[in-house]
Amino acid sequence: MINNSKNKYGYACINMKLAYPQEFDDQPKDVERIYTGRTMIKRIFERDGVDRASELTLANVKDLDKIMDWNILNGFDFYRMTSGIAPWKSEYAWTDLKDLDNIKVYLRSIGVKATTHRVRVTTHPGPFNVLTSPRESVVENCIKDLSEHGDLFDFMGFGHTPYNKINIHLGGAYGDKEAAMDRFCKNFEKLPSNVKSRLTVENDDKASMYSVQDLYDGIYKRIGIPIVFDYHHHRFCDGGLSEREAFELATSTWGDITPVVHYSESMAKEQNNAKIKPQAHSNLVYDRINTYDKQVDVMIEAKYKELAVEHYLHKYGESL
DNA sequence: CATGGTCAAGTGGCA
DNA sequence: TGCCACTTGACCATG
Repeated sequence: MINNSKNKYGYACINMKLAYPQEFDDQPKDVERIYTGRTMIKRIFERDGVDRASELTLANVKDLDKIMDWNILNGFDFYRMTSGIAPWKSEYAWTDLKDLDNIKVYLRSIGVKATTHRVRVTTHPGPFNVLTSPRESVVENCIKDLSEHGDLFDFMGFGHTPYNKINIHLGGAYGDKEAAMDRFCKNFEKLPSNVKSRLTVENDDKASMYSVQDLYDGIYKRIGIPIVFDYHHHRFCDGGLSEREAFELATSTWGDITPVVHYSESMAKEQNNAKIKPQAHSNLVYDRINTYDKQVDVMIEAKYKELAVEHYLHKYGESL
């Protein structure tokens, strides 16, 4: 399975059979769900406080450890972990968690397993991370959220490179992409080094937003962080480039690190239902992914998660 | 115990 | 103006 000359194929956050075992006939009955998305709504956080957050975080990292074991056992060598491991982390410090020692033991163990078995682990913090914002408070919140991810990867013992990437979108254009990208680059300098060294940016799926060409000219040329190419998004925002041109431009920004690309297909097409938004992701993917003879790691963004990767590899694996 | 309504944050797009 | 989508559905109160 370990072959550095081959592309890796990964899935994001949820392992379907571990998270929803009752949905599958071949899974044991009466087993606990294994998932890493435990959280709470604001009211409960205000009622139960940081101790509850600590318990949820511990439960999440315990299950992340089980998912990592599953990945290793099943030959999955590329995985995006959830950005919600530690609920409400923006509201407290790591040292406020009563279970921090235990949590760190699990994270370190997960990281050692990942490194030993060459499972590439990445993360993709959410749409509230807007480094282009003209509002100082928004940028501050973004720095807090990204710092959490940098700390987590440090706890896991990962290096300071985009091999373990922290990937975000630019998040806003405000009718002036140039000015917004200028703010992004200035705010980038405010990030801690454990984030700066791992941060990547991804092309958007709206024509008014950021294409690969925009990111290359406005971000990569100035601060040198790599671009994640998303095939599906490119269809809605091509910046004047063909798929091959955008793929090659984005993957040229990674230096010695194997680039990551994101692949998904349209739910509207899969379900043959024009009412579904074309941007929505399909359950499985069906087309051959063209990686243009370049070694890349492909994150398959499909609703059926690891099952979609298995389906793809079963369909095309022999010719990869 | 199942189900449905609701849920922190930012932004843009659509009905 | 209000809802949806996006990284990921999950939580919680009601019946």
